[in-house]
Amino acid sequence: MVSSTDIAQRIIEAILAQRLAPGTRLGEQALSLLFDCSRTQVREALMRLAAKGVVTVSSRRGWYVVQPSHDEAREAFEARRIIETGLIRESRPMSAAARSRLRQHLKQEKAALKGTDIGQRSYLLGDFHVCLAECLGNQLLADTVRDFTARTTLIAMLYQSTHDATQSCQDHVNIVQALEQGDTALAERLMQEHIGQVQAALRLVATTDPIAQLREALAPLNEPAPPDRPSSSQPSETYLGALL
Amino acid sequence: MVSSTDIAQRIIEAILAQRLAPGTRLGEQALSLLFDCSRTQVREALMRLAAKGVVTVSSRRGWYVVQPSHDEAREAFEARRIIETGLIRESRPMSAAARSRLRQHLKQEKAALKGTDIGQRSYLLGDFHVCLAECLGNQLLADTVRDFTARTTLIAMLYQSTHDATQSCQDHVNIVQALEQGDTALAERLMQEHIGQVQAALRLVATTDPIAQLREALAPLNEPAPPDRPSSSQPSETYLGALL
DNA sequence: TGCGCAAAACTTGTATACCAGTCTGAAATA
DNA sequence: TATTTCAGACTGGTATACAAGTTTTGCGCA
Repeated sequence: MVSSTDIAQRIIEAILAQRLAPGTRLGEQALSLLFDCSRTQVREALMRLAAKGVVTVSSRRGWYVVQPSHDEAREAFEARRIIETGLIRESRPMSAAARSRLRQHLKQEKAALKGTDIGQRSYLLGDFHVCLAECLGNQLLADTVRDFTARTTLIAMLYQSTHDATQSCQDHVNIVQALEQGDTALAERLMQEHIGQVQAALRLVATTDPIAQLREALAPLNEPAPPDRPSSSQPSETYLGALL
Repeated sequence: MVSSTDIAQRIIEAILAQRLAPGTRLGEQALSLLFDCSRTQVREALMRLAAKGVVTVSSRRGWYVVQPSHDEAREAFEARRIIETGLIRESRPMSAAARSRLRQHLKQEKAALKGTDIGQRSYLLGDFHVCLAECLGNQLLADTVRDFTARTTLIAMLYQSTHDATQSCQDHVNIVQALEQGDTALAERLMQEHIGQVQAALRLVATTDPIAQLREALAPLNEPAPPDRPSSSQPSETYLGALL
């Protein structure tokens, strides 16, 4: 039997793996059919996610994966910069177990880079930050980082990030290396730059045109979108299959 | 008609005002009677609060205001230090409206210090940090600070903080003054020290004795607890009246 | 063909009935 | 008297029925 926590976790994971695009409708009935449970469970999960700012509900219209505005995007990146650099700055040397866990994670990242599973790659690149926060000994902030990472992942999808996965992984390697050598100042600076670069890779089209996204999605294919994944234009109900 | 958001907000406010002690039982039926609504609304509110880490549910036993462990207390204070100093460090000069709002808030704090409403005093001292975060232009982190402030308020109750309200208010005045003069480095240092002092005022009895709290609560009255409020030993259902 | 309106289909919102554990306390027993 | 057991009251957990609103669809009409 699936519980509401399972459902919430699956949705978060799907977002981190970029299998759920911002704006995707999350119908209660669709989810209850998908997970073979009652609407009660689904609603519990969705309300929990709403409290974390991952989904929103429009009264009697439906639940939707959030579509952060430009301002919210800026705030999310600022929040992550502050929290993650702060965690590094105040960190004490990591335990052997923590170092081992991080190395293991980096190994997985590299493997995913060679592989073809874009979802797995995206998930691991985001999960690194959660993993690091946990290794730095603050579960509360690690949970916060998880929520914010989901947010920034959605932002990256929404604003069509052009950031290079290989570069991200290399950044991670450098950060862990600095931490293992006890050079927290360097690690902090690297993290600051890393998040800054991810943020800079967004295409923050400063437009108030309400159909800009549609236009971009339906444009002729002369200059195709980033090659990794299909256009994130109009998410449809079928995307829900990505949860399974 | 009261909605689940109303209920959740009221509970948060009651916690910030130290009218709900850690460990207080929040019965679904009691709350539905108190707010004159169905259990559905109450459950929604409680689940939202659970997602924020303010209450926990023990299966088929009941909902309780969280009782953070020593480790969780440390994490909460570390989290607040990181976020609030980080916000100050990355802050740009405040708008006139923001400055005015902060000054207004400080005025209220001072008034509450002269008054007799301990709840109001506690609420304002905690709300300052939320207010400041909002004025520094990051709603996302301001919301996070609100949750964490509720947590640290519970911790202060649980571990019988001896921190002086007058000192807190003076710290706030100094921080705002530094910010208004554009001296963010000073403001950051003051905030760091301020949170550190609040944390240091906790009586973190380093014991594994499971009945330590009971013993302290039932100790003879030679050395009484902080004079402001009754012992926070065994919260009872009657405390729920504090929500109204 | 294009427009406006009404009905139907569908979605979430809410209350409630019922289920399944947990706790209490009285009664039976050693 | 001390201990165990068991029934009943009470609590949260879950599903579901129905209410209230929204969107879509299809029809009539100009």
